[in-house]
Formats: sequence, C-alpha cells, structure tokens
Amino acid sequence: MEKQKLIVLTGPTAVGKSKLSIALAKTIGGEIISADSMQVYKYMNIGTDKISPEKMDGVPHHLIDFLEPSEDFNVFEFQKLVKESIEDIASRGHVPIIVGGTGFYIQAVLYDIDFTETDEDDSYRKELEKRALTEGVHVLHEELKAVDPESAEAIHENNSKRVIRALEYYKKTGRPISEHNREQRERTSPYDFRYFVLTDDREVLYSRIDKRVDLMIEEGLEAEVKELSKLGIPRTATSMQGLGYREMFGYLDGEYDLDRAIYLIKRNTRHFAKRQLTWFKREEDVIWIDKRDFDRDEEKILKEIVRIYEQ
RNA sequence: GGGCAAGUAGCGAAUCGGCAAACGCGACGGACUGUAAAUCCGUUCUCUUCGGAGGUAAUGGGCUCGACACCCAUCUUGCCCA
Repeated sequence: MEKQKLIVLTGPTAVGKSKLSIALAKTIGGEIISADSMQVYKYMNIGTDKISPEKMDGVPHHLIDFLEPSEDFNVFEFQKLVKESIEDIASRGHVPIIVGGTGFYIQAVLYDIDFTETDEDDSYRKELEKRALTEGVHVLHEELKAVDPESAEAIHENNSKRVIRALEYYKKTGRPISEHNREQRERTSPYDFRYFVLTDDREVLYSRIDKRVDLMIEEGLEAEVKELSKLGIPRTATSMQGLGYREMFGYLDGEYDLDRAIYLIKRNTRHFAKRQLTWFKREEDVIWIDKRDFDRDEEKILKEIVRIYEQ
C-alpha cells in the first residue's frame, strides 16, 4: 500500500509559517493541521497569534481552538487527534499539511511514536511532583539511578520533569524508559512526508518577534489574559504556561510593571525560537528553507516547496 | 571656570590593602520520546595540542613586602554651582 503523503511546514516562531501555509494549501489542495501546543486552546487568540478565520481564507484548519484553557493537553492527545484528522483530510482527497512550531508534536506524528504503554492515571506522577518539592529532585534522581541507570545518566538531576517521567514510566511498565526510547528511535515513518523548516537570519527573526509582541500588546493581550483570569483559569494551568500568558499573569499579580512584562515576553520568545531551531537541527529528514536564499520572496519559496513536494 | 561623585568582561555589578571578575542579565551552543510556548544543561577576556598557558581594573606616576582599593596628576562621564 502506498504511504499517505504529508507535508510539514514548520520553523521558529514568527518566521512566517501561517501566511505561507495558506498559500501552499491553496496551491496543492491541502488542509491545515496545527501542530501547536497553545493554539489548541479557546479564548487564547492574541497571545498565541492564532490565525483568524478571515486569514484562513477558506482553507480548513484542524486542531485549533477546540479546548478549554482549564484542560490539560499533551503529545499523546495530540497524536490521537492528528491521526483522525489525517484520515479525515485524506478521505476527502486533500493533502494534510501540518503547520506549527511544536517540534515534539511533529516528531510524534511523523515517526508514530508509541505513547500508549501507560494509562492516564497520573496519581503517581502527582505524588512524585510533591516529593520533588519536599525531598528535592536529587532523591528522585537517586531512585532513578537504581532502576534505570541509563536514563539517570542521560537526564540531569535538576530536570525534575524528565526525572519524574522516567520514574513514572518505570513504575507503570516495569521497563526503563531509556530502552523504550531506543526502540522508538528506530521507527520508520508510516508517511511519505516532506518536512520543511522555514528559517531566516537570527537578527531578522528576533526583530520580527519584538515587533509581534508589541502588536500583541496593542491588540489587547492584557485584556485577553484578564478575561481568562476572570473565567477562573489558574496561573498554574498548562495553557497559562504559554509565552505571553505567564508573563502577563506576573504583571497582573503585581510582581512587576507592564514594561517589564513586555521585556520578558520578548526575551522568552527569543529564547524559545532558539530552542526550536536547536530541535529542528537535530531532526533528520528536514528540508531547510532559508528565506535569505529566496530573497524573502513568498512566491519563490512557495514554488520551491511545491517543486520538492511533487518530486 | 569652581565643587562633588564615578570609571572593573557586551551590560549591571562583587572584590572593604592579600589568588580580580563571584553573582545576575544578555548572547551563543546543546539536551529533549505523555506538561514541550514546558523542563533542563553548557560556553561566554586571549591563546590552546582541551592538559593547560597568558592577560586585564580609564591613563600616567607615587606610598607599600603587596594596590582595583590609599595619595597625586591627567582624561572621560554624571550631578550641583557659576
């Protein structure tokens, strides 16, 4: 059986993915699946730079704007939903185009990484999180060393989230997560995909980020966050860990002034863009599209992407 | 023109006569397989064969066994007075 064709269009935040994706979808008859851990949430429009219905210009978008901000989300959920969307789009004879900056989510789809081995009961994780606070992560890291020395070696003891996940995995499956990861790394993709990573000069990227944050403030990010707060969304919600929201909460809670909040959003977003680039650099099979090589001409970039897609 | 204060890494600084540059920020590099816009790590004066080696406190002089620190002069910056 022929593998399902799939296009991935990603890159660091503010590089210009959304706009290009619309043009691409229209050219090849595609529908867009968002791979964005924050745009899944409703009412979070300004801070996530969510595409507006007008800008979608008739191109169907999936996995955007469907979850309450009080709800948790994770790769596993994403992966389940993506598979449904891909089938759905394919059944209509359209091409699924995955667009978004969450590299981990993209990886989970492309290589169909298996997350199903554990159930969804997170009481043990909660317990570990509490212990990390009271006893210190170091103790947990020591425990990990005993059951899964390979992971303990690979995971820094300060990295509480990953230490906890490794312990949780071991508890639930009786196997070290390092072994699982090694297996998953060997997987071949069930898709015939083209993995495009859009990039640009770092300075250009950074100034685009700054500009975008200023625009978000103008458009009323503060009011948006206040509204979410009024809805009863706690600062600690997964959704509120998103860039812009977290910093705004700090401001609204009186920890610093608005200027400081804006500075922090810009800075943290720049750091984020850097982390995204690091991720994509490590991924195999990516096709880099450096905007500088195309004089930043959307038309030229689009043509190149379509050319590679049709090969 | 006079008075006062300050000058240390890209920036903010620590060093209170005894191994200068701790710490923070920024910048850069990296890890990541169920929170990923999360979480975490490393480098950041110069050279390096990655073991180390060398250099630096605005500038010039002085006191001292020893000066970033104390004294004098000069320059620069800020504030106050004319």
